[in-house]
Amino acid sequence: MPKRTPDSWREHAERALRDAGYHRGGAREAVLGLLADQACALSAQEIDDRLRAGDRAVGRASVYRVLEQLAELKLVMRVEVGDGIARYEPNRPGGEHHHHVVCDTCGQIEPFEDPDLELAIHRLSSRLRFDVGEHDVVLRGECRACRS
Amino acid sequence: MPKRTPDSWREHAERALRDAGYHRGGAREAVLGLLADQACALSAQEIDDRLRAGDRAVGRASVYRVLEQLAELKLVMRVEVGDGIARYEPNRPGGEHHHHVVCDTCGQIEPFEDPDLELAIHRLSSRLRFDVGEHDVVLRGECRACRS
DNA sequence: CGCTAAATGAGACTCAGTATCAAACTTACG
DNA sequence: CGTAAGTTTGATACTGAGTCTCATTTAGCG
Repeated sequence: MPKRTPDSWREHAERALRDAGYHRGGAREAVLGLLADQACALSAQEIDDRLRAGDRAVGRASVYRVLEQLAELKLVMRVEVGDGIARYEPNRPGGEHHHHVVCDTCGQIEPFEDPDLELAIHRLSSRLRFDVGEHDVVLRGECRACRS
Repeated sequence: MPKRTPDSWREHAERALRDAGYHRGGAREAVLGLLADQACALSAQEIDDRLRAGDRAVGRASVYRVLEQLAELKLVMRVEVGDGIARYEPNRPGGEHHHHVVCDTCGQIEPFEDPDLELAIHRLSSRLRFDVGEHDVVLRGECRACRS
């Protein structure tokens, strides 16, 4: 059985950071360690809280700084779902990625994947006068629980 | 030549507001009047500034309140593009709508349309365990000017 | 080691957006 | 028409995510 994804993302990220000329540092490692275990997007506040609850509290400034660096290197994806809070999730090297549906009523976020959607976006990208780098599709609606 | 779209959106909006039980009021009319002339999304700040520069200044609270009411009635679409600022644009009754590409470097926002993308989203919606009401696709990249 | 440059974090600050509440205005009804 | 009842408005205070600053700590390297 191959090594689980979390570790390989973390190793990948650490290599990329070193290659980009960063020194190592405790705050960044703590954030990396937390993100590596995450399946879906976390807000900066959530990251701060969880680290503080765990054994490695980290300054707020450092959390934001690290997330910005990771986003710059495309190691994390920044996701905005419309509540004014940015969320971040690891960008797995494989390239597979998902988008999000948000419940307008309760705010719950659920991931989904769809190859046809990817295809449409890919075709579209070549038509636009933009070098499209990332994309981020947010659908809005009501989840099953809130609909009833 | 048929009447220009702005007026008909405005009339549509005014009818919808009345039907929803709202009274008329100067602030809301000012915001409606401004939005009706707009081709693409405006932020609350921009709306406030333009009204203030024009002949009808409006309180900040009223701008946000009106935008919220309009969004609630689906008369405007709220667009978030990742800079932490919400923008709003009229939802034309025709149903035709566009999405946005954002330049990561200069922040410029450009609209685009794509029937294939709409189709993919539509098909996808029926598969999800969500009643999908709105969608909002944001692509990110570099515009031609910044790429050079 | 010991030096230099980078990383860190406490706290002040910014700014979009929200909450409050008294005054101004709409509407309905007599 | 006039007035009461209820809505809209806007000045202002507030919230909270995110940024900036700068003194202190830490990593990397000779």
